[in-house]
Amino acid sequence: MVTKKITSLEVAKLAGVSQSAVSRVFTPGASASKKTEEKVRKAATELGYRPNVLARSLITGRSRIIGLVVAHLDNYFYPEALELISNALQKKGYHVLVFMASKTTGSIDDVVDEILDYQVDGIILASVAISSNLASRCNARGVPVILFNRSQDDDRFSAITSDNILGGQKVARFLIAGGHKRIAYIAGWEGASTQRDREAGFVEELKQHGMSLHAREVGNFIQDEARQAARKMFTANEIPDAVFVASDDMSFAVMDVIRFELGLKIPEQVSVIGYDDVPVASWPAYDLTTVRQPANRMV
Amino acid sequence: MVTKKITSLEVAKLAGVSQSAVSRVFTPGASASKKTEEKVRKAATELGYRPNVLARSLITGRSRIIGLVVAHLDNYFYPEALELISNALQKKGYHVLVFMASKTTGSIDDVVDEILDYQVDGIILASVAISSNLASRCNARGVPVILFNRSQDDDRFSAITSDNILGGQKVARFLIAGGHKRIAYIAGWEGASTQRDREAGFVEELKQHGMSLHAREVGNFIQDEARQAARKMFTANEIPDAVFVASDDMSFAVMDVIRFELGLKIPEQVSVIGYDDVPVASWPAYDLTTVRQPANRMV
DNA sequence: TATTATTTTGCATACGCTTGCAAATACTTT
DNA sequence: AAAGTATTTGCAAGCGTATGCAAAATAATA
Repeated sequence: MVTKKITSLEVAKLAGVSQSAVSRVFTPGASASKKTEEKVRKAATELGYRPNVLARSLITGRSRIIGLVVAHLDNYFYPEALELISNALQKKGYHVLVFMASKTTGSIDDVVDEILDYQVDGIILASVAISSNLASRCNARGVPVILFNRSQDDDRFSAITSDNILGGQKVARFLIAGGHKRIAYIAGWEGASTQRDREAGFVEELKQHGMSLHAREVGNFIQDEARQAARKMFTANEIPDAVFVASDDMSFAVMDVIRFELGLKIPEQVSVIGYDDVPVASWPAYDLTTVRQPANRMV
Repeated sequence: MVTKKITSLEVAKLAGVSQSAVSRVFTPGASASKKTEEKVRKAATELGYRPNVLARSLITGRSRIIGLVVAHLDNYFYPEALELISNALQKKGYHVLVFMASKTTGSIDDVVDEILDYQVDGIILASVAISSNLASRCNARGVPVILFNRSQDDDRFSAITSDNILGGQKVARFLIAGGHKRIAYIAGWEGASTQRDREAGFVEELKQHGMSLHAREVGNFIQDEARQAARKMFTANEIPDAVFVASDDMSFAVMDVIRFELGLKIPEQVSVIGYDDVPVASWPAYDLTTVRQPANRMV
């Protein structure tokens, strides 16, 4: 039932070579003669041998594992990203260890600590901030940290984001070109750089055209709060004729409120524009920089 | 810059105890006196020591890693599941290593092989089939495999699914109660047990009420194909007045076609009912058995 | 063919930790 | 206080692999 584990030693014995020979065959970039390689390979398949990644990692110090911390898997932008990231890394022989940083778990720092225990070769933080203290810990251990879809004023890690400022500007231009006069904004969580940049670009571009925000509410990237924000915004005296919502996810909630609760027509009476271009939506929105970048930067 | 790695040995030296003592402090269920534990803990925090999970795994043979193979992360049912699973496992000290089994990668078997290299403690296959050969390999290595949202006639692994037959029946009853006369079905991939069971339950229940399928198309759980299916179904002579779509994901596509391409009203002219209860939708659909089960079964 | 340059191979050690075993210490009990 | 029992502790042997080093085998050169 519980078949014995097959180690490189057993393969060596069967192939009539030393254990190191076996190791060399399975280590890319090591020298091994044609003949022994053949013998080893044969013995290996016969025994169904596969090298133990963990033991290997113990020696090399690198695990070929990338830790990924993600908070909102329910925001459909992230599964998409996860899929791309995972695929890209897989192609390079890495794998993704997923850690949830939701409300249930404590602070992010604890999670990152756990990640470090796995001797990961790198960490990707998706829309998650990290404490300075921990940052230096990672740095000290030589573990690169990259922030995905969020930047932070810390030069110890690189951040992958789309140009959110430009994105905000584009949206503004688009709405202005559409002849809208009362343009509003529903913000995401204000601590997020993505939110800040999008709003900055948006407002700046409005100003360039001699306009300003007609209304502003905060949705914190949470659907429920976005709903609240929309209700408040669209039950005011003079309602906006266009609203830019900081994420697609919130946009859905906002649209639901506008259409089904308040009975307004989109886009006849109100234009709604989102951000992220998640598959569900296909609104004109700035397109995120290819997610494939992380994989390259990682190496 | 590259600070030396902190091993248990260094902690031991600082604390003035043996290395095994340190190990024991960090191994739950090992004996250690109050006094030494205190000394060790102090030295550990001072040095910022954290045990190396990989080295531990090498000895114990268990890695506290669960491999998760998932194919369609773009079907919104899975991110949700992933989040729940990951959270549940995290609470138990396990972590999830994600492997994509998309078209890009070769066969599932290769992927599972890779997983085994990581000495995982278990494997979860989400909507993915496994070859019999590989199944026995896993079995041989004592790695439990569980199928999530898909069952297979193989008693070597347990499968977690909702009662799809019952689900299909419920949908049928619901539609019949709604007075529908021309009830159609858009199937998922026919190799999937979930699809089979849902359809079986559905058709069976229709028959109980002296009805039969008015039309049937196959969508293979793919949105594009579902769209095709819907077009075909709703441009026929006598169109259905209700359609059960085997997954929510496909339902969206079907609804788009019905409403925006064909201009029919939902639910006035046609009722559409999906399956999975993904957050985006809130149609009356059978509710999936709690995803928390895997975590428990795992142990 | 003899000599040197090159590649291959085995030996032995290390990676950071757990764990069985026996010695040492602490705590009970009469 | 002595003998006995229960805990704690250190020692040392691994877990499965990679790798520096020196010996052996092979290829290249004269």
